[in-house]
Amino acid sequence: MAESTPARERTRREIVQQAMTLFASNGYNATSLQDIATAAGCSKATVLYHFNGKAAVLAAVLSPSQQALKEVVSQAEQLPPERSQELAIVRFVELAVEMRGLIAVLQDVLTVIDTMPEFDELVADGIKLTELMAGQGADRLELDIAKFAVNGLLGECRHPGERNDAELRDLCETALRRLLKPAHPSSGS
Amino acid sequence: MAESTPARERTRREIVQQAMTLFASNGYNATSLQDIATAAGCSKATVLYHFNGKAAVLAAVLSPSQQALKEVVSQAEQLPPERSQELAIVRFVELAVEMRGLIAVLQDVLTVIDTMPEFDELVADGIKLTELMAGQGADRLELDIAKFAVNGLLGECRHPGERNDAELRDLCETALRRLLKPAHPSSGS
DNA sequence: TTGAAAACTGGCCGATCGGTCAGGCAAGCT
DNA sequence: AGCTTGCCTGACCGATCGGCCAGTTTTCAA
Repeated sequence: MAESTPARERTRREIVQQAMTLFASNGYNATSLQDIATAAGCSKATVLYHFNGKAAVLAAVLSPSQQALKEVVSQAEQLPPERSQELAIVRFVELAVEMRGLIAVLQDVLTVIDTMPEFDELVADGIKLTELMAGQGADRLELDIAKFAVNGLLGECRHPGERNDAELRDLCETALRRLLKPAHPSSGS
Repeated sequence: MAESTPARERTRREIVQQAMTLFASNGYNATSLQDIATAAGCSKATVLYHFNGKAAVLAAVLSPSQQALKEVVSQAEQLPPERSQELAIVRFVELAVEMRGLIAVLQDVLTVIDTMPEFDELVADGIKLTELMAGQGADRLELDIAKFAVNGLLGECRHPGERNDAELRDLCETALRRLLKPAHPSSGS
């Protein structure tokens, strides 16, 4: 058992890993610190020793997705409008499919997420991405259609049926392209 | 205060009314029996005297929507395929907009709804409606697109922004018609 | 080897939950 | 007046939650 990683990181990683699984299958509110501790093979006090409260565990679980979303938005914002929309669609579908287990978690805490300032940035990036997907010259209707599309996408990833990653990606892309109008692809060139 | 209704019905109605409001704004799990009792102006024991547990309160709150959905499905099933799809779309949008406050409640209990046999019929009708909206000859892709559409619709009604009923209805119908393929409208006639 | 820092834990706390129970209270029948 | 019936309530229960703390075990550099 010659673990190269220090015990600190080893335990933290295990806690986050098990918490992610439990959150994904049972939801955030329905998962207790004791559940996480048992799954991680430690005591509840250990979880609270490493993380400053249950919300901190959630933040650690969501951190990678948060980073990934931020990067997608950042990349799309540095592109011309037509290409930013295309990139937003493809990358967002990719991201949602990859992180689909965590989407139920997000929706589970959506009503209380305003009280957790750790996730302000996540919410803001989600809104930005919706606007990017709607295209630049989008009016209110197209913006709301984009919101509709995001909701459908999240819901689909939450109950993915028996599709694998690739099939789910194709399905979501098909739906998004039916919903979203291209942002004037031929007007300028 | 000569109420024609007996005290029994009067109190039951008040409890259901207040529970509906609280469920809609805070969710089912986050609403305690004490919250309902306080809002209804009675004690928690009174709520449990009239309803056999918290789930029974939920069932009473959801009952009208359950009936309405059942009727929509029943009507649509007695129509020829092309017309049944059209009716399913229009009536479902109408229903979802009208009952939008309760949609958050549904999504809140979706993960636990399987353990509540009171709602088996509701779930079954929801699936039927999805199939009707997809159209009769729908393959797996179109069926999943229909699921996607329902998810988008529910999500949109959950966070309706500042739209009124008519605007929300138009928005949802527009989105649904972009997503769903007409079920061979001109092949037979 | 040793001693201090880090990692970890059992046990406890206050709060809140859904639910139960014995009894109070007003209304109507006899 | 007495009595039954239905409506309602305060007090209580067991379970569970997130969180805290004193103390024990492990780790590791000196």
